[in-house]
Amino acid sequence: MGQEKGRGRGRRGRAGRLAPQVKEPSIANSIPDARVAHAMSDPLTPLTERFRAAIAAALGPAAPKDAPPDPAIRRSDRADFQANGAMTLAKAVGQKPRDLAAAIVAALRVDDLCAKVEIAGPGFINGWLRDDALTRLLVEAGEREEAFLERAASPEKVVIDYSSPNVAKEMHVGHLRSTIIGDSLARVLEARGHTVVRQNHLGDWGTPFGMLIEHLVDLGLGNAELHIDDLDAFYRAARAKFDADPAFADKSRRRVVLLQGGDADTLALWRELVEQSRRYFGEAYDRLGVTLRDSDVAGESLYNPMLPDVIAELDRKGLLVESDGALCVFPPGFTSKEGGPLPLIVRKQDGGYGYATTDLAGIRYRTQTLTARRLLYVVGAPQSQHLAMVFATATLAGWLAPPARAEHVAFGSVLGSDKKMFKTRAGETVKLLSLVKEAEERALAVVVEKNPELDAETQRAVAHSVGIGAIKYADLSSDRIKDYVFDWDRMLAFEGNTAPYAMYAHARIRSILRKAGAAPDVRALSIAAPAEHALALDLLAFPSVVAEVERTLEPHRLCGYVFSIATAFSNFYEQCSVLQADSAEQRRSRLALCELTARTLGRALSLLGIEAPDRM
RNA sequence: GCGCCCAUAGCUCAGCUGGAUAGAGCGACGGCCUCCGGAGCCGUAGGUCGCAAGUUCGAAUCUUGCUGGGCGCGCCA
Repeated sequence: MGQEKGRGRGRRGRAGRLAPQVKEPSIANSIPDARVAHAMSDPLTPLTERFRAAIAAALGPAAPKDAPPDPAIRRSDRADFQANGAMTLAKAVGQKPRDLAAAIVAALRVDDLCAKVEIAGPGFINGWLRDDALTRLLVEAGEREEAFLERAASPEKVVIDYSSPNVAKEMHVGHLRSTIIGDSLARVLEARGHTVVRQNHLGDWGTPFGMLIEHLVDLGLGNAELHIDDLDAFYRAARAKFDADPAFADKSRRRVVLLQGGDADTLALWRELVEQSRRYFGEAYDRLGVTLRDSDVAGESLYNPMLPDVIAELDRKGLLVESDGALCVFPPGFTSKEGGPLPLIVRKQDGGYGYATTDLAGIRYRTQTLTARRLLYVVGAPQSQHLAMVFATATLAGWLAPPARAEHVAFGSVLGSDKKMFKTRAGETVKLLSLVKEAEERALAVVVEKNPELDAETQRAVAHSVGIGAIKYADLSSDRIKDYVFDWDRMLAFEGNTAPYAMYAHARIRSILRKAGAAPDVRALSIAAPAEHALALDLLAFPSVVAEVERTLEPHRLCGYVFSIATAFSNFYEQCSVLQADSAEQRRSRLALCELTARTLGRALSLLGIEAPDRM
């Protein structure tokens, strides 16, 4: 049974409870593909090309041959965009920055895109886009089927390992983080055209099952109605008996042997346990609006039959070393407490296998059987060293070789407002469903107060969307590597960078569109007012932001984007009347802008796994 | 002992891989309802970006060394 260091955490389960460790495992972890996202609708993309050409013309023969100079075009708060490349470039070619900037501007051909370009400070090039250029780009993007979303240049098969709860144990906030982050990344990568294979690495195998099965036997073997309503209670009861009753502990150990030996009765009980849990998790995923399905479960038991062969292959490759009776791999670059090499134990003294072997089998399965190119592990930061060692070993074994690569999508712990691990007042882990229930109840109270005219059913539906959205957004909106403080009041405050704020902006736009009557026509768009200009600029950045999330695997960038659009719209809303516009043309144009904003906002939220109701 | 992560306004967080005056929300203070949803908008106050060096035209961002907090380091997962 093991001592489990007093916590009895499951493999992945432990992940979320502890604090951050490593952002970047050392081996087989680099991302070789290009850093620059090419987004068609983003005006910064054509501008980069124009600036490249201008730089080449300005430098003439002095231009560097091999690497095309980067104009370093960024968004700016003092212009629509700014190009900083001239200053670094001037240094490289020995010119004065301002002179070079002037030469670049002189050679620049951007009349169709820019209203104005000027040089500022030591050599910044500031630019402002033409309203008609923004209009054209927006209309083009808006007329496409998937407005604003663009596929990756070379789609690949990606495996995402996330959620990973343990059978007969309640999911806690750590699992919730993995589930929410992983699900958002799955949506983003799919939207980019990749083939995403979700893998829910269920903790459905191992020594704890001896005591769980024995406990099940005690509760009612042969009873057709096996209810595990409270998973944690079930686990705790089994655990308590195991600790207190030596006879039970003995039976449990024998049961493990039976399980591993394939005893039919034992396997039947095991399946019962697993089925109960899968059903429960499935319900939780449905309620959360998570895309994981039962067919995505690839639990530890899946790999169990592969483990002997994994060992045999490691042996054939000369990677195995016997140490204190255990079989180990010593990947280079890892040192132990004593300063010696650090082992990855792939077979224990007693001949059993641990999670390292299972993870190795998982990599082999994912690259060879599933033929995945990119392997993502949405697992808590404390496991970074373990994963780094597993990746290193898999690389040595040849199971992880370019172009395939693995990345640890690490995340920090969930903390309470006291900055300690998030727990209930009683000191217990917070149960997922009670969390969801509370979110919905709190949301419902607000909906009832703010919108009493909605019928009860709609109120409940909205409260569901808002409550779940609030939980997800709070989790996703800060950098995942950092610990995250769970705070109901802030989460459901509905102000600032929160899901309800964004959802509210969306609902308000839909309300306008409803009142307008006729269906909006994006071709009627004509950007004119400053607030329209700013909103248009934001909308066009969508594909670049999504590509950035694809690259960095950081959904909080998408949240930041959602917030900026919602803010830009609120600004537009205050300054530009839509339904009472000055002219019919202006009204149609603004309705088009509303439509594009609602679509983009809704789509961005959907990539976060958050619903955007039409009214709330 | 070795290694990894984190440190930005009173609080919770951004800061787009080195750009100009470090931005939001909450909280505080002050404005905006004859007008498309006030779950909104505008403004004021609030900072030695943990400390110290270094790299350079330019550093919250890169390097090194410290300090503080967290985590990991052989048969649990």
